Amino acid sequence: MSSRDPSSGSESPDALSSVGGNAAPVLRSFVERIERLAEEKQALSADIREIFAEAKGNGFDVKTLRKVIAIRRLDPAEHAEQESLLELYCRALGIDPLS
Amino acid sequence: MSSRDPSSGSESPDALSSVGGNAAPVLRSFVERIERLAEEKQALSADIREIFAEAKGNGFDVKTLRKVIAIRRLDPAEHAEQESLLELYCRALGIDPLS
Amino acid sequence: MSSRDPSSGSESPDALSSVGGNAAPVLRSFVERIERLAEEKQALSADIREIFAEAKGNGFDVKTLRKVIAIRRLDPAEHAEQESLLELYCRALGIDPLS
Amino acid sequence: MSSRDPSSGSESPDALSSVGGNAAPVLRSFVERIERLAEEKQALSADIREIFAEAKGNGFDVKTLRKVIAIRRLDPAEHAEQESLLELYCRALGIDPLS
DNA sequence: CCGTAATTAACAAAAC
DNA sequence: GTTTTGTTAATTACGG
Repeated sequence: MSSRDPSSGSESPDALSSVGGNAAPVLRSFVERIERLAEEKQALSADIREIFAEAKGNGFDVKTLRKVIAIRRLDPAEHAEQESLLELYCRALGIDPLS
Repeated sequence: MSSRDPSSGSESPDALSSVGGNAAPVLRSFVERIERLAEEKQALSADIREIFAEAKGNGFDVKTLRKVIAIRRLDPAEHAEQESLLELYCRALGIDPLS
Repeated sequence: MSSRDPSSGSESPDALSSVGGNAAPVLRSFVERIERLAEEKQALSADIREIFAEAKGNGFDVKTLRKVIAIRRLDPAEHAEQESLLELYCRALGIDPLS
Repeated sequence: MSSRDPSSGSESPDALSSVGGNAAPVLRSFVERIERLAEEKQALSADIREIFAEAKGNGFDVKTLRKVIAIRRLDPAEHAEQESLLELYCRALGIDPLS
């Protein structure tokens, strides 16, 4: 059982106190660190959405774009020949991949 | 169908043609920008997981930690509404919501 | 390595040999029995989803519904413990658990 | 907003009452139907586990067995030539698939 | 604004 | 017991 689980400790008058100090600041620190990173994550999501919107504005199909990216992500050979899938889709769209 | 589909015509002045008529580099750029941000997002997810693990190592209960963070994310009114709805359902079923 | 690997010997009286020495039908039988049950399981999942949808159509909040069911599944002591831990964390962070 | 959401309705003195009656029995019915199906689902999971155990007792490797089943499930051609994968694994195990 | 569909996170089960 | 994997639920994003 965890040492911070109040059901297992009874030597302290405050269940959020660990040996040598109050656990509340520690808890607060963990929570805030996580919240900070979560915010950054959301910001990145917003950025990504923005780029999809921009691509859409440039005439690309967002759904297809997502598929291309998903396939590239899953392709086991992506590190060997990372360009090939994009070229494939360029050809499928009638775009010269060499241009 | 995407407007970049060459079957829909290529003489139009719209997004079908980028400067110089080469859409592939534009597509490639969008894909790479998105992939870059997606990588950063994944890295943040990993960081968050790490912090939860660290908190667990410090004796905190991860599941409860997630709950508190979720409560903080919600605005108080919304949380109160959810709570009261839960109590309502519990009463309808004859459950003590505090068990 | 599986004991059905023929490289481990075939003259033994153990599970390697079924009646008549034909393991393939036995394997096939296991696979098919499992697949059959797995299908039934999926069907039940679909049924459950359907009921949630029906409840939603009757004005119930699905998320809350899931919560009540989860509470009923837990034994009361365990639920009470989770609740008190949550309150503890909330107090440490200066949150009113009832918002 | 849902008609059973207490925040949207004010014509009833009891938020769990819908037009023409008390909603509690309806709620209870939904909950019980779901719980019933969930129980059946768990029972099936137990059955499946049992069969894996039985297969193991017959000398089959459970992990490999799971893989065979997973692949069969994902195989898009499974309806056309459902037997082929099993035969493949029989051969890999040195078992005559025609026996 | 709502319902649907895709992604992502939480949970449960299994392997080590 | 812990770590990983597979399944299931919740969130989020897109289209109507």
